[in-house]
Amino acid sequence: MGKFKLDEIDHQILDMLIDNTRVPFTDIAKKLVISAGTVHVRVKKMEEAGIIKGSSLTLDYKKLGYSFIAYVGVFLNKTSQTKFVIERINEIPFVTVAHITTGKFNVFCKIRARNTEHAKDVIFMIDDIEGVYRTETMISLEESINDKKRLMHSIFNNM
Amino acid sequence: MGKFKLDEIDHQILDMLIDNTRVPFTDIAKKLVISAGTVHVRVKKMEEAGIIKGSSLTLDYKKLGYSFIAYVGVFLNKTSQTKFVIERINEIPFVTVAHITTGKFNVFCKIRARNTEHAKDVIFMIDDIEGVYRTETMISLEESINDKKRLMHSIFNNM
DNA sequence: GGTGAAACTTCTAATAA
DNA sequence: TTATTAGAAGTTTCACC
Repeated sequence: MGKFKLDEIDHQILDMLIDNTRVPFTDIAKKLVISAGTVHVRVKKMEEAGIIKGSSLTLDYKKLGYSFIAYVGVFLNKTSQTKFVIERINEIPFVTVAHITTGKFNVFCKIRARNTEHAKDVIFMIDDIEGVYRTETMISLEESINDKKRLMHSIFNNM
Repeated sequence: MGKFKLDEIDHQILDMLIDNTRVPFTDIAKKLVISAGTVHVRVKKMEEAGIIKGSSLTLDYKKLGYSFIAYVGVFLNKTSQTKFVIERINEIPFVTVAHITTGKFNVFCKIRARNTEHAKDVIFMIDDIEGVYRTETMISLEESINDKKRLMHSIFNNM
């Protein structure tokens, strides 16, 4: 899983698709002054290489009634139980991502819930998992997501 | 920014698009036994309502040479500086998301870097921001991302 | 609200360079 | 590797339910 070499054309294709996956290949072709067929072939190659893992919709969870975000640090009784606990945690749909971490916590996860009441339920679900000693919660008062394009540009420029 | 009422058809459309935004509307139409025109109109409405905020590619950052993930908790000298610090943090492209939080830290962010050496640079950039007292880093040894579909199903079933 | 069909646009694979 | 091409496929609009 090392680096993969993409050229300038690939970068530009990704740049146009990264925040709108439905941009027509013909538009990309026009902008890059290449043919739509070439765009097609290149995207396919990046998919086959696994660089492009997929595409996904960005939903407004606030508008869906899920405005509560928190991070939950998990302390375990024994580190050997980590795999088991991670699996149990991932069964909770309101956990969006979980990490095995160094430092204070053994496991660290992000949750999304309707409100504090609902978050309490989710945190209790985590607390109830066998092997969990205790948890520590940090509530997000405001989230600001950084533009994917900026990270991508930095990656391509390797700065 | 309250709840928005989506019916069963909308749920199913989102369900088909959530992890593959390029599924043809004709395919969705076939599966739901409605016309492609209806799918089109419904997607457009959800976009206009802001439920669908956009679409994005999922890239394999490991394959791009960026396999290092960490969370950085930030302590400030004064809470009043939070806005300023968040803005500065968001200027760093390797910070993927930043939060204002309750609990231990004033600000909490996730970073993605090439390796420990590079992560050190990123963390020092955060440390150097005016108003930052100190930081605390948790390195992710393993990340497991939960399927968006599962959260969506739970939202729709309001369980 | 939804449909179905027409007009238009885009995709995709084969061929050729 | 890339461009061209042409038929297949998808999107979008609209008159009509």
